[in-house]
Amino acid sequence: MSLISNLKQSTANCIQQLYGIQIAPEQVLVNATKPEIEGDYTIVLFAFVKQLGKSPEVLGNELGNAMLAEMPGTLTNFNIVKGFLNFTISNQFWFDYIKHLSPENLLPKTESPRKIMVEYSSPNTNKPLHLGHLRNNFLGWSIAEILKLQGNEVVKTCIVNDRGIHICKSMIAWQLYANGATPEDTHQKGDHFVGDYYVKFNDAYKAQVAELVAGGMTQELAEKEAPIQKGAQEMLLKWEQGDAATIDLWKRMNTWVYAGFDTTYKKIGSDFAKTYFESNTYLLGKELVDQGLAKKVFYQKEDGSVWIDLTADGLDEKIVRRKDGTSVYITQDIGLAEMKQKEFNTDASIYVVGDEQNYHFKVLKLICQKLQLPASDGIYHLSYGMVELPTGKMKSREGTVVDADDLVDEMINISKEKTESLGKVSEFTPAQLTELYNTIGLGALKFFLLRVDPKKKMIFNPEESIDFHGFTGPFIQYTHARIKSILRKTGTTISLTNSELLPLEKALAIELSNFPAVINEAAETLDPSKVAIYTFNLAKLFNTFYAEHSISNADTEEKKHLRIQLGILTAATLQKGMQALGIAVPEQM
RNA sequence: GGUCCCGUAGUUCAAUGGAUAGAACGGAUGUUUCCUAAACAUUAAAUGCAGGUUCGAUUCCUGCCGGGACCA
Repeated sequence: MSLISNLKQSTANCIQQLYGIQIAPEQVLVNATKPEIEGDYTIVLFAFVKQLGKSPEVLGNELGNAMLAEMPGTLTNFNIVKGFLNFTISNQFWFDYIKHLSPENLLPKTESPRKIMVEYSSPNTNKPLHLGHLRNNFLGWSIAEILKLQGNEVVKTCIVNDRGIHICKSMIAWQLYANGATPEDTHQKGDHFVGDYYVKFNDAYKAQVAELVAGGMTQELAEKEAPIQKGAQEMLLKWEQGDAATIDLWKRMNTWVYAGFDTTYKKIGSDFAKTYFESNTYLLGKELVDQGLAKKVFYQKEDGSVWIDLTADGLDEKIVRRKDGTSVYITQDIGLAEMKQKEFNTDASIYVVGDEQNYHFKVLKLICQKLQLPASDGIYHLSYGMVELPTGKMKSREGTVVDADDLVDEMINISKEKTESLGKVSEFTPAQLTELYNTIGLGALKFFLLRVDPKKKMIFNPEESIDFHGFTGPFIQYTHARIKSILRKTGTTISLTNSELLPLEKALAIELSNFPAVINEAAETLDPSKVAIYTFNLAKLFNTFYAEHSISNADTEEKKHLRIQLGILTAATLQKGMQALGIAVPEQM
């Protein structure tokens, strides 16, 4: 059990003993003590002052003394400032803590591991991945890593939106304008190749609409009547009827796109235990509608359409089957949820999807619960905000989309230039250099997208956002590499004997001890930014420590060994923290 | 029409209802005969507006202003 949990438990025990009042340990607020004030941890008394009818001074003294008696050897003394009870933790406690901590036991494994599915990425097959997909991919990967670090089993899946009018648009444009060209003979990545025809469709469409409007047609009608638009719709119809030529073309173009995606996924580090395709799942869920009708979860309107009434839950009425018998988007999702659950038998399922679908997922979870599908209580929506540019939203039609491949390549290039200008890795082989540039470039990008609360929309300024200093991935990678460099010189065989910790040494010990709680909190709130912030603070603290105190030239041998141990633990924690974000840390940079 | 989210230094982000609102970038000033200066230290700079609840509000409630998303 962690020290903070012990303090909470002990507080509850003491209040019970002193005043006969039951308090849940979770109710006790334990904070790190402000730097200016003596002490390490602070218990906020205000909450109990009223309940117990005691002044903060009296309560603080009685509770403080009882706690000292309850935790001898750990607590050495206390003081009270206003309603805050500040405890000082003994030197021995922290020394023992560092002594027994090792890179292997930084994180205790959960006692109740779960099997959790993380669905993320969800690309469309008509265009390449962009900045928004990167946020999605990094979030999905990171949350999977965080859950794994806790000891859970994680299954990563992907649902590909490979059917619908948008794909038909690329297909018809290719038929009209490509002259049979392929990604191979244009030396283009397949997803970009297909995406270009999506753009070509939109250009042609716009021109045709303008022409019709000039001929006297209303805008609305022109948008329906544009020949290329009608062509796309006919194509969708043919696809649904299983027309062989259409399906062939569809398969061919999808193959190109997937080859492109694979390259990108490999580069950024994304993988899936299983990929689902909407072309296979879009008919799912129909039987569930019948079951729902039988269970009276759904009801039928006079026109034959099927609905669910969610007004009692504060939502609307929602259609689940149209009057013509076709299923709607949410019906497929219910079907897919059931299918995935059957296939993997997971305890929980996390969907990494943009916040424009908040309502959709509320409805999805509610319907699954009402249908009493297994594990429907375990449906979580990791909702994330859009990535916007300083000029506003990204719009593919206006060409203001930041392409994922371009951005990744640019980041890697900048890391190359930066590394070369510093000239610290002259002995690296070309292969090692390539790997290092990738590690740093991707580290910068991933950290940038993960350091912000996922729920909030964020602004990406291509000019300013690419930074390698301060609150960035490379800063932490650098700190790790520097520690490793020192450890290579000092060696890591040590024997620890008792010594008095200096303030910065103690501060490091305290910060290291917070790691498991940070991982748990990130997992509970589905928020990797907590890990990013923690990892940054730890790195910063170590750098301050490093600037103040020498490791190899410590005053005494026992100090040196203690600091080597602190270095080992800090490096290992930084490595694990970055791993939780899907970021590698180099041994040298 | 209805539901939901967001407004914090010049900029990008923090702050389970707790002490003097933290960082980073950018600005100003310093630090390298010594373990990696992609670093460290010092410094100026912010809670949209008006009420309310509370010992205490960036946080909770109400209204307004401004930005965004979704449902029909």
